[in-house]
This record gives sequence, structure tokens and C-alpha cells, in this order.
Amino acid sequence: MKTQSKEILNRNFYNKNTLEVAKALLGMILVREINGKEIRARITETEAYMGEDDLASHASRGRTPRTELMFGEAGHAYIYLVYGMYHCLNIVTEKKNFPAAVLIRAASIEGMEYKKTNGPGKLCKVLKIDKSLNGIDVTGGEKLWIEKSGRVSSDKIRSSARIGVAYAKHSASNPWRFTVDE
DNA sequence: CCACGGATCAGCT
DNA sequence: GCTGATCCGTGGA
Repeated sequence: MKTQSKEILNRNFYNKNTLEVAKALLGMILVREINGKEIRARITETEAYMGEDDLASHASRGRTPRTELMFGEAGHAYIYLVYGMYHCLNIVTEKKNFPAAVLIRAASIEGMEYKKTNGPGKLCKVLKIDKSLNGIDVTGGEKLWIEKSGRVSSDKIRSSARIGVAYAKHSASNPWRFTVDE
């Protein structure tokens, strides 16, 4: 159930350069609705996966059944299973046919700030995000969406190499991970 | 069909 | 910071 006063990020927000979206998502509120109850979490860490020549991206192998979503319309959730046991939540960005997405790596749950979910696998576990939500439109305000909140100023944003992609050759050192410096 | 490797995590150093 | 456990599902055939 969304409240009128809240502003849900629309497709325009996601239909932009992935690095810009990854940075702009910091500080925004990720909302998961389960049976009418909302779990809200402030996004604190993101990573950009952009283009077919990004060797760390699943899209680097081109269009496959799995990566088709990344080539699709911005503003949809791309959820997959890593290491056979953890789910990762991504939001598709940029125009159709350009494969890109932002991985939501960490967020702090409102009302329990001390309990930061400091990894994409744990975040999905806490928010009960799994493949049943794969492909849903996050601009629709159902089950999963992101609300506008105070944007983190650029001098508070730190960039660094992405986690777990050492195998990605020339893409491994791209500073496409963004964290809030607090 | 089925071999292979990974967008992780906990736990230890 | 580093290592190893863990096991699903992708994609190449």
C-alpha cells in the first residue's frame, strides 16, 4: 500500500546513464511490501553493470534467456541467484537494447539502523526478495519499489572497484561501486 | 544433458 | 584481508 505523499521513482529516473543512476540511488528508500506491510530501507551501496563490453556483467556474453531483462526496458527488477544460494537485486537502467543495471548491494532498514544489511545476499534475505519478483516493474508501486528521498551530495559519495569481479580482466578495476561516506 | 564457475558470506588470522 | 564451503542454473553441446 503506497501513501500519496511518497514519490515513487519513475521510469525516467532509471532510463539514464547507469553510473548516474547508481549514484542517484544512494540515499533513496527501497520499499518491499509483503501482505500489506512495508519494509523500508535506505540504500547505502550500489554497483553499476553497463554495456556488453563490461566483462563483469552477465550481459557480456550477449543476449541469453537470463540476460534478456538487462536488454529490456528500464525500471524493471533483475534478480538472479549467485553461488547457488544467494539472490541479488538489480534495477535495469538505460534505453532498450542497451544492457545495463544497478546492483543494490546494501541498505539500512528504517527503525533498525544498527542492523545494516551489508551485502546483496543478506539484503535480499531480509527483504524476502527472490526470483518470483524477477522482471517486475519497480515503478508500479507494488511489492517492490523505490521512493525519492534526500539525495546524497556528490562529495559524500565514494567510488571504488566492484566486489567479486577480479576475473573480469579490463573491467575489473572500473570504479563503478558507489558507497555513502558517513 | 551436465560440467563448471560464480555480482557471497562467515569465520578466522 | 583471506580462505573455503556450498550448490544452483546457465549455456554450450
